[in-house]
Amino acid sequence: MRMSEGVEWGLHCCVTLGWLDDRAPVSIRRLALWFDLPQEYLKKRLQALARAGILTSAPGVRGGWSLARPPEKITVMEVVAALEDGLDLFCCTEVRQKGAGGEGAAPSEFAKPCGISSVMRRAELAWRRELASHTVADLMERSPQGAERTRRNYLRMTG
Amino acid sequence: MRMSEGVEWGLHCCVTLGWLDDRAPVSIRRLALWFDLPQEYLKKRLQALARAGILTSAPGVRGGWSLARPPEKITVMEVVAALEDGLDLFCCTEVRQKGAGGEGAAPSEFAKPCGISSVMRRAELAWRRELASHTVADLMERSPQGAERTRRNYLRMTG
DNA sequence: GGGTCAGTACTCGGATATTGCATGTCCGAGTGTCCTCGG
DNA sequence: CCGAGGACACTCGGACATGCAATATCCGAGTACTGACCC
Repeated sequence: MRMSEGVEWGLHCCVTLGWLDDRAPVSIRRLALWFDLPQEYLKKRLQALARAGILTSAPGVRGGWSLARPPEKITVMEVVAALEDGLDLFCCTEVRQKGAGGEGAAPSEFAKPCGISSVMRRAELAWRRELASHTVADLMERSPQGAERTRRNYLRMTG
Repeated sequence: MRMSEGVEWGLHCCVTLGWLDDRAPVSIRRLALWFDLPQEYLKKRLQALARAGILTSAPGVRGGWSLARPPEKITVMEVVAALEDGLDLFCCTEVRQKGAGGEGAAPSEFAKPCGISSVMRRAELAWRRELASHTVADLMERSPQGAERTRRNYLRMTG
């Protein structure tokens, strides 16, 4: 179980778009060049972020991508959820009810989720809570050097 | 990103083996029948748990599987780690260093992990901590009805 | 000068490989238990 | 009655097939800006 690589890409794009806010929108070609990523696939991932209301895209020759909201209003959790289809880490298949082990049980016994499922859900909530407690703005602030370098390099790139 | 189904199987097997402690070892055939799972693949997953020192297997006609340790000494985290190859949820590929965006940076800038990686790691730690705080014994205690039904059904199965 | 029109550089969404991992199956070899049979 | 040996029911580990989701690429259509051209 590993997270999709697109999550890392998406988060870096969000942070970079935040840093380049005054220069937005940024075209997909430049973003792909920026991180040395496959352009078409990156575009697909960013489209997912647009569907989630995190990014917006502008068509046309001066078009490109920019944050749909101020970065302090975008949590890391939102980005992860948008890029992972909001799926749960753990998916209980109610194994306990199947086969010989589940025979002869009172129906009420399965009304509540099983202990395993509960523990998993608690752990997942802790994970989500942590992710939700950080925003793109937090990430931007964590690396002032990165912000500066980004602006400098982007200036050089666009001439 | 979804957890392998084998994790659910493994945990249910551990709990069931805990409940049936006095009747262990339990053969893979019975376990597979018990949960209506593919026998060969289940075996593979249990072998992984054996490698991690969580289960032991006994060969021979009265052989089968049993817990390698008392259930209060087996955390849910251990089972998950054993079945997921201990891989991290998030794997930083250092995208920030690649492409045009990373050019002209001081080497010292990349000495520390990037903010994204840090946030992910914190979240993952919260998840792990939660999983490590529960043991198989906890899970066993959560469902006294399940314990009783298991013993009853197993008795019927083995005659 | 201002309106029209084509060109350009982007976007989108859908369709289609390719890849890798989770899932699932099969087989040969090894080992402990039980049963049988001969002494 | 007891010990040797074979049958059996399990185990292990590796090899192989399948399915699906992540990754990657391509294409046709739409849209906004730019510049040229014409009235």
